[in-house]
Amino acid sequence: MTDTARPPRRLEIRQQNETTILHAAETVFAEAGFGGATMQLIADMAGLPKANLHYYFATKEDLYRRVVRNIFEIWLHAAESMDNAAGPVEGIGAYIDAKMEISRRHPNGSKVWASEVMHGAPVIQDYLETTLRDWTTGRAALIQRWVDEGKMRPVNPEHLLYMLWATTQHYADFGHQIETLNGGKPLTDAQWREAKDQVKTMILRGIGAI
Amino acid sequence: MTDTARPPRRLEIRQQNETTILHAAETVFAEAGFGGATMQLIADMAGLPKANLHYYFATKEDLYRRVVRNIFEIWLHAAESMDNAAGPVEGIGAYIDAKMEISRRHPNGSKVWASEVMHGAPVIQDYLETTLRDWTTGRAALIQRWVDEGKMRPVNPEHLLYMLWATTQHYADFGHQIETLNGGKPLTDAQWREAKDQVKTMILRGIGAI
DNA sequence: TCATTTCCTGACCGTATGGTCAATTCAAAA
DNA sequence: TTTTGAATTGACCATACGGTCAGGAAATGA
Repeated sequence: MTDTARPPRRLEIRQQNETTILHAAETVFAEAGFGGATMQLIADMAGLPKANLHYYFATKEDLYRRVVRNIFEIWLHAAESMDNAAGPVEGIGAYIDAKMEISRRHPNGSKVWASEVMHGAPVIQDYLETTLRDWTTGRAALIQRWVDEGKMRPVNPEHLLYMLWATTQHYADFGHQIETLNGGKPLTDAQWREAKDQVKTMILRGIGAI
Repeated sequence: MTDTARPPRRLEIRQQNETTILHAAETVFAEAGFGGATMQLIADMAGLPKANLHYYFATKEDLYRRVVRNIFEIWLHAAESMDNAAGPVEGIGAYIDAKMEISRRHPNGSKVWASEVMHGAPVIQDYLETTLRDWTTGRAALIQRWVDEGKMRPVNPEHLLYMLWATTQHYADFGHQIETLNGGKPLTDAQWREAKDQVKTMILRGIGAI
């Protein structure tokens, strides 16, 4: 009868708590920054005693590092939508869709990343120099290929990538400003759709792909 | 003979010190965030004893508030370049030029602003709701006029403004990431020119103004 | 049942922080 | 010169922070 779901309790508890803590940490780091965040705040938000946090994550920096890497993994995954595309309309269009969706679903992760980079990337500099650089080089080459094939106007691929990152992440990082200018209300489904469509249209027209 | 420049010493000293402190504060707040910044760090960078900072600025928050408002004033001033323009090509073109120049000259101010907004604008929420909202409403109307006059494709003016802010400020806020991807070297004059040109071209083509 | 390992947490500690203040120096008005 | 008020700063304080730890609770295997 009750032979459904009988995983080892130990592992279950550990995973559950780590997830809870990471989620709370992402929120607090996004709201207060690394320096402004306190382990006590994160503990309160997670509903756990502070000492328990230190049982799962040795230091505040360890916890922070995990949060930053999480959002980076999500972005890397989304980037796959750009590959295997026949041309810029599908490739860049899908990438914008994916990035906008992440801005909507994971605004806190995006903010933590932005904050980290703005402060000189003290804990993920190695990621920037290895994983991100390699990724960027690869996609820049892909964009250059599309240019060479006459599928879009000649543009500097790096600056195009910066524009993609800037426009999509802006909706997460500056979400509070956008909400304020929107009469204090979060963007509706329709507004998100309009934003996504306009970003896609502007950029695809900008590169002469449509 | 020596009747050139004989300002009252008192005033001179005060202004000199305030400027020095504000400059140091901008740097430290940009590098460490509000929570991570310490009055001692700012004092060291300004070359003054910590107690002297508290003589000119009562609290850390007062000092921070002044820094945030400074960059906001600079941006508001730059926005004037958009008015009195015959159409989107000159108006938006000049605005992009001005904002890109600010990203290059005042990257720290831009970072402090970004950090403030990302954390929910705790100290400048009133600015967002009054000055920034009024400004945005005015420029959105201007853009709508251009649309109505057939000078550009129909776009949502607010989202166009977000795109302008996102793309230009990205070069300041994510300057460290861009530098890392640029082989660890800051953008050269030529690269800044290329960035500025491409942002302008992309957006003006995106709105069908060129 | 009993032994062993993991999980949990209140109490505690050293340090660093924002801020204060009394005492002193210095500019400028009388 | 004398007087007045601004400018300066070393020493100090209360608080809050990240992190530790001992000891108990709970789960697992023998």
